[in-house]
Amino acid sequence: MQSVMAKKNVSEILRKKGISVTTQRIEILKYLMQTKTHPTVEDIYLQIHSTFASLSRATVYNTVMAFKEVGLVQEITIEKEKARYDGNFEAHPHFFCRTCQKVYDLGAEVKLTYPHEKYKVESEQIYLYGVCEYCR
Amino acid sequence: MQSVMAKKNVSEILRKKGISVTTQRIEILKYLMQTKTHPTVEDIYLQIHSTFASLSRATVYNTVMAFKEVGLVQEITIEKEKARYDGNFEAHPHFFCRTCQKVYDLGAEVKLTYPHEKYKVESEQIYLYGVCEYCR
DNA sequence: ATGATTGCAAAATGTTTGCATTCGT
DNA sequence: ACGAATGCAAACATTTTGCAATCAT
Repeated sequence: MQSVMAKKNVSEILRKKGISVTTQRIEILKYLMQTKTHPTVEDIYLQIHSTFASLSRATVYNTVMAFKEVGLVQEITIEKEKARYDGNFEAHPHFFCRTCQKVYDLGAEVKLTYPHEKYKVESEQIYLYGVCEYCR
Repeated sequence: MQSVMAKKNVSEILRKKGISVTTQRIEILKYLMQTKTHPTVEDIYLQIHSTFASLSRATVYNTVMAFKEVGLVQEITIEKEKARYDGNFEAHPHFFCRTCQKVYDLGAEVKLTYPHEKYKVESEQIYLYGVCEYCR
C-alpha cells in the first residue's frame, strides 16, 4: 500500500546521509528509489522535468554524483555510451539485453567469490550480457 | 625471446577470423595483444600514430568494433568516461584503482557462479573497485 | 549570514557518421 | 574490378565547468 515513498521519509534519508535537503534532491531520490529501470541522467531529467519544470540537467548530474558519494545510488556502466543509476545500493548483478537494451536486476543466485589479497576491494559490479526472456 | 608478435602471426589471426587484413589492423592487434594496460581508443591512436603517422582515430574506432564483433578483444566499461580494450579475450575480472586510474587484470581466484535460467548469458564482465597495492 | 546548491550556457570529451579516396582480395 | 577499409571533417551525445542567482541551515 505504500506505493510511492513519502517526501518526509526521503528527506530523512538525505538528512541522515549528512547532505543538505533540496526539492530537487528529494524528487530525484524518490524517483530512483521507486523505479527499477536503471535510468540515465537524461531519463531522470525528462521524467522529473515533466512535472517540475525548473529542474536542470546540471543538477541531475550534480545530484547523482552526490548520491553516489554518500552511498545512495550505484553507478551502472554496463554500456559504454552512458551511465545508469540504481537506487538500490545493495550489491547485485545486472543483465543487459542487447536486443531491447534494457538492464535487469539479478539476485543472489549469482555469486562472486574472491580472496582479498593485493587489492582492497571497496565495491564491485557484475554485468552479464545476452538476450532477455522477452526478446527471445 | 618472442617479445613482440610477428606481423605474419597477427595477419594469420585476422585471416582466420574472416576479416580483411590491413596494415592498420595488424598494428592495432599487435599492440593490443602485447600490452596489459587496457588502452582506450585515444591511447591506441597515440601509440601507433607515433610510428605510423597516417593512422586516423576513426580507423581505431572501426577496428576495435570489428575486433569486438569477431571476438578478438573485450570492451571494458569499468569507467563511465571511456571504453578500454583488452586483447585477452578470455573472461577474467578487472580491478580499477581509484587513485592511479589504472585497470589491472585479476585471475581465476575470482569466481562467478550462476544458474542460466531466464537469461541466456553470452558474456560477462566483473569489475572491482578500490585502491591498488602500489597506491596504498 | 554564509556556504552549498541550482540553472544556464559554454566547453570539453568520447564517439559516430558521411563521403571521397585508397586498399585488399 | 569491386566491395571493404581508411582518413578527414563535421555532427552528435554525454559529461564537465564557470559563474551569477537562489536556497538551506
